[in-house]
Amino acid sequence: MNYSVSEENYIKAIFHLQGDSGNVTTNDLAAALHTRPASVTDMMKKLKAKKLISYQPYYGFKLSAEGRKTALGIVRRHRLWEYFLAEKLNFDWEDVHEVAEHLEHVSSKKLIDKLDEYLGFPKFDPHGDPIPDSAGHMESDARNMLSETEAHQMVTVAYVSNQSKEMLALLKHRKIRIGTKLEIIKKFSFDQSLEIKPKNQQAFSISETLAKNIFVTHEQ
Amino acid sequence: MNYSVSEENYIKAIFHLQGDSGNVTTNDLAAALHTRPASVTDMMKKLKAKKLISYQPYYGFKLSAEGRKTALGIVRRHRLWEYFLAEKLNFDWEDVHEVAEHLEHVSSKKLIDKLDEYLGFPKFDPHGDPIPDSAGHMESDARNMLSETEAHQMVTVAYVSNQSKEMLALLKHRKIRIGTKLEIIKKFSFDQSLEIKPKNQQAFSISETLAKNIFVTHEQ
DNA sequence: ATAAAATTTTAGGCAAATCTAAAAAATATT
DNA sequence: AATATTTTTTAGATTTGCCTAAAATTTTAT
Repeated sequence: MNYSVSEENYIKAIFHLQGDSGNVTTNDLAAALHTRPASVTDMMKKLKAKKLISYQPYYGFKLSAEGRKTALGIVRRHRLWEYFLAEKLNFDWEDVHEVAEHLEHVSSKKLIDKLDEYLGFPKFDPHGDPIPDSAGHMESDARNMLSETEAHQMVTVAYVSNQSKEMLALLKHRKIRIGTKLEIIKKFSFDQSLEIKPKNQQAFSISETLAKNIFVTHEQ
Repeated sequence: MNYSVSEENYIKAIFHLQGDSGNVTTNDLAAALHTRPASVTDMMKKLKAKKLISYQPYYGFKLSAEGRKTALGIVRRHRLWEYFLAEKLNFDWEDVHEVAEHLEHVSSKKLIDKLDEYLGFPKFDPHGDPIPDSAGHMESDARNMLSETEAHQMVTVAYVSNQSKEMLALLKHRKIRIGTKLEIIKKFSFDQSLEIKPKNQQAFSISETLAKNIFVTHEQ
């Protein structure tokens, strides 16, 4: 029921790596955790003994139902703290992740449920990732690449994948931030550029390059 | 500059034990940390090597200037989180300590300074203990035992040292809580009982036993 | 001042989490 | 199908933080 920081980091990494396909490999996990394959094998034996994963030597591993539940709990803590840091403490959204990496390991259920309530039961963190509720349920990740969204849609900016200074400078100039609502006026097939009109702003056009780095949701 | 959870717990415990007198003994520290004297000796060697304490075998130890600075940083984190839990998340004041024990080890300076600002730079935690500021300065602990306070004074309840169910039940009955303002009407030398009158309440008398467990401040 | 008691330290071990180097197994190549 | 390459596991160390039992030292009592 209670796991070490190290065990939690492995569980979380497996959760993120396994996507919907299923299996995670020793090498991939070692790379994700900046550790060595031998260390991964060691830990996999331990997690298997604790029934958090299924594991066949040489054939990778995947989370058990219990492991998935545990992972969702860790993800919940991480994303609630990210929300808190950005929303209440005014952290820049590119700084929240690192601090949340540490806060997520404080595993008092009471703390997390009260924090959730205090924050107003948010459904998404500042990066636009869904926050599991106390039962482990979360909204499906409804984000799409702006470049792949149909014209004449009204959408809300949820996430920006490239967070370089240059990109952020461009977004700032265009007054686009997380939560900005905008309409897709037209898509030009010649260069895949598109014309958009943020609410309360003039329409302008943006490049495919930019549109591929902006993720939006349809419903709120 | 960055210490393990275990090192931080030792440093904090030495800080609390050394009071103003100075030296802390191996046995006392072992008792405070629920560990064995041999483990204390091991850790003392490590902390000495890191120049956080001065340590002469068989003659106890005390914090160095650097150790004291480190301890104040940990105490600052602990008490700010206690304040946050009580004030923002509505924790009961007897529940904040345990969770803060874990949160205090997340050592991002930026996090703590922003938290401090968010909370409005509080000077005292929910137990009435002073919170060091980011430079390590704090108000002197202005609390006195109610039993040792002069008659005819107007004071504010700041802290209750005994937090047993029985004690809390008595306080609840008397409607005394942290922040309650009360006047000391009279002291009876026969049994050291005293008559007090909480603001907006009738006066009543309390035993010396109770008065010794209630701490009050004079100025606010 | 010596013996008894209490305190502290040393010595040697253990578990968790990591590592390197070598062996084993699976996959890819010719 | 046999060999080479890649991946994974095993074997054996290392570090941190803890333990027990025994030895060393200090303190207390006679």
